[in-house]
Amino acid sequence: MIAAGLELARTGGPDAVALREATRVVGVVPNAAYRHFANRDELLTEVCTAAMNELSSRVAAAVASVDGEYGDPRAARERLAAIGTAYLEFAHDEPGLFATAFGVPNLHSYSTFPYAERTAHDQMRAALDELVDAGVLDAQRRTDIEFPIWSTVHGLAVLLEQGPLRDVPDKGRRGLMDRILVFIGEGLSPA
Amino acid sequence: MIAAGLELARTGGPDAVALREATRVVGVVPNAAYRHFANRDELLTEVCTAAMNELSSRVAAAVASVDGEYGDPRAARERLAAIGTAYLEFAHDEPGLFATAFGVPNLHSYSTFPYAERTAHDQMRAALDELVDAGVLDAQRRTDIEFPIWSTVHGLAVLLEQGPLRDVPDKGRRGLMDRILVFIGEGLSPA
DNA sequence: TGTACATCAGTGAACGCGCGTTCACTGATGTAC
DNA sequence: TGTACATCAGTGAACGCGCGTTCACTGATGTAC
Repeated sequence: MIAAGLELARTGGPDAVALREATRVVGVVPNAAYRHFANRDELLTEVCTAAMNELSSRVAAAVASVDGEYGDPRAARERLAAIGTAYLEFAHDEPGLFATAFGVPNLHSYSTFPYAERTAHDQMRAALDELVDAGVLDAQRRTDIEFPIWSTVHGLAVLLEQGPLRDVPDKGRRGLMDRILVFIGEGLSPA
Repeated sequence: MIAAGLELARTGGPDAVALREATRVVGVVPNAAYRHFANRDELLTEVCTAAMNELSSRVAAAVASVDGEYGDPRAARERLAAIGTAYLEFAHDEPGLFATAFGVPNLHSYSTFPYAERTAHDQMRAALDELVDAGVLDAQRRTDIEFPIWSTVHGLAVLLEQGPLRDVPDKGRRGLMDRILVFIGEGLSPA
């Protein structure tokens, strides 16, 4: 049922997650859904969490794919970049899921929610801690720096996939992604 | 009619812009709308443009309110900060309009659209050009730097108003806004 | 100045759609004695 | 081993809703002669 909702979200974003349509996909009569969810919002909330988890696991995979042991400066930088890249690629490959993960039912408060995976945001924090340990990032600059960085990555994702930059061709997209990663890199350790 | 749509968007975001409801607000029978718009999407497109213009004019007002002549380094920095602040405040004061301005009908391509005002993005570019003229920002660093900066501001706006940070209290919000402005400032002229 | 006519915003009634949700129900499964 | 019973996923039918959109129409306004 949640899987069915996730497929709807994949195709059409959060608005496409209709209770009736989900039961249709599962091959069951509409009201049967009420055995498992109190109402439509409850389903949407679960689908939203699932979408978030999918983003998280993509980001985790990207981090894991970077070689080099903990604390190695170059590896640490690469891991942060990998997170940003994975985030942006997820937004591009799965615009529906991305929109669903973030364009939320007003009910569900993110902070208190139990996610199966470590959030993309959690992983970013870890990468930044590593950069401090690696001596790349000054401990004082570290404070709350995850927010500007997250904002930059998230903002570009939104602008490129749903916003005013949505029509820029693939080449330009890659250029913008590189540009913001450079900007973030400069923000870590000023030349 | 567009004004009515704008009010609906203000309250409930783009999804709330229903043709029927707009005619109801205007005090006219539903199909009368088709005298003025080919269909619902056309109305939504116009409302979206109007919302974008509202953002633009708020940003313009913020820029205009900063004293100091063109090229003065301090004034130039303040103008850029004013743009970011106005952008974030608009997103907070008018979440519905903000969502409508950016969460668009897939039809309307932003680039080719005639806006009444200079876009927030345009104004940011101008502010950055001024920073170069003021000697604050290195001409080489200037290249495409509007995109990371725009992304950072836009990203925080989205995360704070619709995303996972939506529940942070007012105090924290201001803290985050300051934090990203500092980050952007550092990105302009590394210490 | 007066009449014929085009323009066009708005009317009234109706269509089909998909949605969320409620009701009383069936029928298989597993457990208790 | 066999019977009585609770559990519970799924059924069938129906509700009311607001939506976008189409149709043939009216009636006021302004223009041409």
